[in-house]
Amino acid sequence: MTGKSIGLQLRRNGFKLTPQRRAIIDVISGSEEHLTPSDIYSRLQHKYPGIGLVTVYRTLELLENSGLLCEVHIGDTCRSYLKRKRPGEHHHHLVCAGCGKVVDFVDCELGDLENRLTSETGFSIDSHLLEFMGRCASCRKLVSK
Amino acid sequence: MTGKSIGLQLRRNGFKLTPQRRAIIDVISGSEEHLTPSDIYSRLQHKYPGIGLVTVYRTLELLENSGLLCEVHIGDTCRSYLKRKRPGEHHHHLVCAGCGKVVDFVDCELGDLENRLTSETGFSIDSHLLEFMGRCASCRKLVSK
DNA sequence: GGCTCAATTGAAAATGATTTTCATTTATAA
DNA sequence: TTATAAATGAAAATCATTTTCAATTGAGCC
Repeated sequence: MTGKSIGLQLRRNGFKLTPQRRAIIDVISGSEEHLTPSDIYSRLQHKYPGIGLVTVYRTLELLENSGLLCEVHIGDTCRSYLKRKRPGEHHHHLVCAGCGKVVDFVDCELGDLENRLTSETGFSIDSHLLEFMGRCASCRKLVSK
Repeated sequence: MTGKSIGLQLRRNGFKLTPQRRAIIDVISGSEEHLTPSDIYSRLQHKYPGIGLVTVYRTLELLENSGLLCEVHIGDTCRSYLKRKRPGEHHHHLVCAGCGKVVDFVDCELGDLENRLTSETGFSIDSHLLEFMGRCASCRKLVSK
């Protein structure tokens, strides 16, 4: 999903497309890494200084509620976001512990397991969270040097 | 893992087994649900008042570092803990969105997927996070009434 | 049982992240 | 261009977590 299409989608949902929101969307969609609110805030300082951290929080909340962002669950923080490459599609992440780069993939092959758990436990299952952690090719090279 | 064995393990690792730690371990191992630091703190108020929230944080850190607790990744918080039923063993959780109850399971059948991702992306994979979310049998009854 | 000492505790203060408030500004539709 | 509701930024408020430090205590030793 490009920055432009995220912006259009926002507007389609009845929200204003302000320069601040454009800037925040630019930062997110220009990065392969997952970013926390303060990551985004500090990247904004270069190109679009003056935007408040509050606005970053508010915009992230808005984008998340509109389903235009993915959360990444890694390490300590529960608040690291990523552009959604596959809007609406069920998918998962493979995250590099070195640089934060995220690759995503679609088929998680968990249907059988889900069925088994349902029948064994009596739970109804609504969703799952699956993320792989590792090191990307370039970070592996760095380590081995 | 019982509360008693958690305590013994702590002592084996050279830490003191104080009444506060006992109380915190009791609360955690007496619960089927995952608990945040303040959940634990408020449950302590009944039976063992006077224990400070700081001590809860410190004890949780200690238990986590000793591998005696599991983290649960659900909803907003990154800080919800659970007794470790299977010490040391690789396992995953099935969490009830209604009551917070957690069931765990061992075989996640992700080996093939992991191999495929490794060869397709050039990443080396170190670990994964897999959790299922749903509703347990009793919470399902509540909803349907 | 008392003694010693490092580990542990609790209260308060410090820090850091996030949210709320509110007066001002601005994107958008008419 | 104008009107208006939505959005912004600064400051304050809130909430979670960590640090500091003086007082207490568990555990090994006599």
